[in-house]
Amino acid sequence: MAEDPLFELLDRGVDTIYPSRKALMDRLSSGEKLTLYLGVDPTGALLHIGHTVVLRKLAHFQKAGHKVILLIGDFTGRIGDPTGKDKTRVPLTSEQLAENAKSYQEQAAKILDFDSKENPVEIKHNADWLAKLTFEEIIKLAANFTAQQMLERDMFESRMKEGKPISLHEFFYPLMQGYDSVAMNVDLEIGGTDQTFNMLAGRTLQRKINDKEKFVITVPLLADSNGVKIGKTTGNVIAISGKPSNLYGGVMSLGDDVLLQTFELCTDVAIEDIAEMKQQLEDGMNPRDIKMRLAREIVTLYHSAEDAVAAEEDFKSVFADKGRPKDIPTQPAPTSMAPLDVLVGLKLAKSKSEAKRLFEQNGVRINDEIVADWKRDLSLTSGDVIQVGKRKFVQIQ
RNA sequence: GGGUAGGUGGCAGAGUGGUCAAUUGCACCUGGCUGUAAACCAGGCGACUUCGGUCUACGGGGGUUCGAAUCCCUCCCUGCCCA
Repeated sequence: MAEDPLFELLDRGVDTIYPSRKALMDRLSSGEKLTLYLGVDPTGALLHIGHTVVLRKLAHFQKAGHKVILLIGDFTGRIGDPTGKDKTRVPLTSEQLAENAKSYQEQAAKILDFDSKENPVEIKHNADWLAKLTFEEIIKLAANFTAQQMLERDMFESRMKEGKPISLHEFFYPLMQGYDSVAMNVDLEIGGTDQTFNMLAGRTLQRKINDKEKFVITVPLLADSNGVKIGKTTGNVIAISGKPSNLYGGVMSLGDDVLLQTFELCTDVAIEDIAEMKQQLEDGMNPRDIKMRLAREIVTLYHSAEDAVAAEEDFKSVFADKGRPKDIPTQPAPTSMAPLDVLVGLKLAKSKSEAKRLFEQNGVRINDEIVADWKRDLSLTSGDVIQVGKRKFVQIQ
């Protein structure tokens, strides 16, 4: 029981600890405060609940008194994306980078404490040291690894097998990321399991250059039963910022099979409670009810308990009673009353063709009445509510 | 440097002169069902349209043909084998 506080730190939401759990445990037990970091790409994307897993882990370390660094990977952003196979991503300008970093910090502030007096999270930028390396220094860094080691990385391995191209510069990403550890002289790095290789490269460099042990903690990626990552690439983004009702609904749209995992990774609900829920599920409880609790917990975390209650009420009225949410966004009446123009004008459809389809598929309601005729002009007046699908509402101003 | 195989819709991956706006899977959208935005089932999924059609699309450019994603030339990009 003596290691209970360490359980949350070292076991909950942790995939693997390198070199071993015990080694890190011993180090922490000594009472030593470690310096640790997370590297993020300043891509300007919205933080979604997948991101929160690792941020929460950082927050736990911060609370335990360890020094946390949030590293903005602005150097990476400057030279563009390594694996962008199709679109050659335009390198971001320094203004965009700064803006994205700021936006990231604002969102992350819901989890990490940047303003703490005694132990704030520090922000660093890796361009500060990476941009200064000379070609000679880079070659010396590269000499720490062999081509075979690089190719061992599963991503490279599979692409080799599939005959897909691997650009030479992709080998430099582990080097760059690894050098971050050296430049900041950290004791520990935390990241998703997809970052294992890069983080371990940092371990190697830290040992060779600074003669220092660097621990690595990987956290699991939130994934559904098919192993599909929950994240922006798969389209199922659940942004933590934005409206509470969207966050609530987003959580409700998670598959039943990731319920317990999400509880463990994304909430503070006690492990015992989660075990109990598992039992309840096995006993035939409707997963929906447990998912509602999950949604409440998460909305409370990033908004407030009141927001969670309100979001739940909205959810119930929209989906259970097929009613309307409380606050419907209003828009001025469109200039054209032709049905297709109305939907496009109110941004409820991307094109007239799409709008037409929505009408034909009975997806459009005006004041709760299905409207399928897209040829006859509508007569909208102030206060009318147009609904597309189940969850898109607009009220005429 | 030589040889060879390829580049198709958000992704994966068929198609190899007309019936191709292009099979299929994933993602996405709509409907049904379930007091879940889960699961499952059905439909849809380039744009415009006076709903008859019209236009733009299969790496870029040019050509052959009544007609090309499909054939030819050329340029760009990639895999594999050899050196």
